[in-house]
Amino acid sequence: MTKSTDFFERVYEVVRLIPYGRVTSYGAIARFIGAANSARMVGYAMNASVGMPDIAAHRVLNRNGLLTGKHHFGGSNVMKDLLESEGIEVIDDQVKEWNELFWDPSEHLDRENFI
DNA sequence: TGGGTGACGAGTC
DNA sequence: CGACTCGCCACCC
Repeated sequence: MTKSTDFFERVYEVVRLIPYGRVTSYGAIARFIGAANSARMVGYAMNASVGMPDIAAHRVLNRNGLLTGKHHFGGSNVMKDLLESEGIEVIDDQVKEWNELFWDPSEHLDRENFI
């Protein structure tokens, strides 16, 4: 940890800490781990996380609460099903209560543990 | 070693 | 309103 090669690890660590039934955005995670302009890298990291059971990638959406990465979930509605199974309402590939369910890492986690 | 890539985000037209 | 463009930067080939 605390190395550039652990960029993905930081992302995964934050994703692991996303509470059940809550969601966050790639940009929020990026800023939290000190890569404010690297939101794309978070998505890139999630792409590499496919196959990791403990990484709830479906809880990470884009800034609009859109299920942009659903195609990478193996199926077409797998991501939606996972979200709905957690009580998150998804309409037209978008989280309905996005503002209500949004979980900001910077408000619940200690940055010093990730940088 | 160098260049292409992309599950984003913010700004612009 | 929506559609488009650009910057960003760690990773892969």
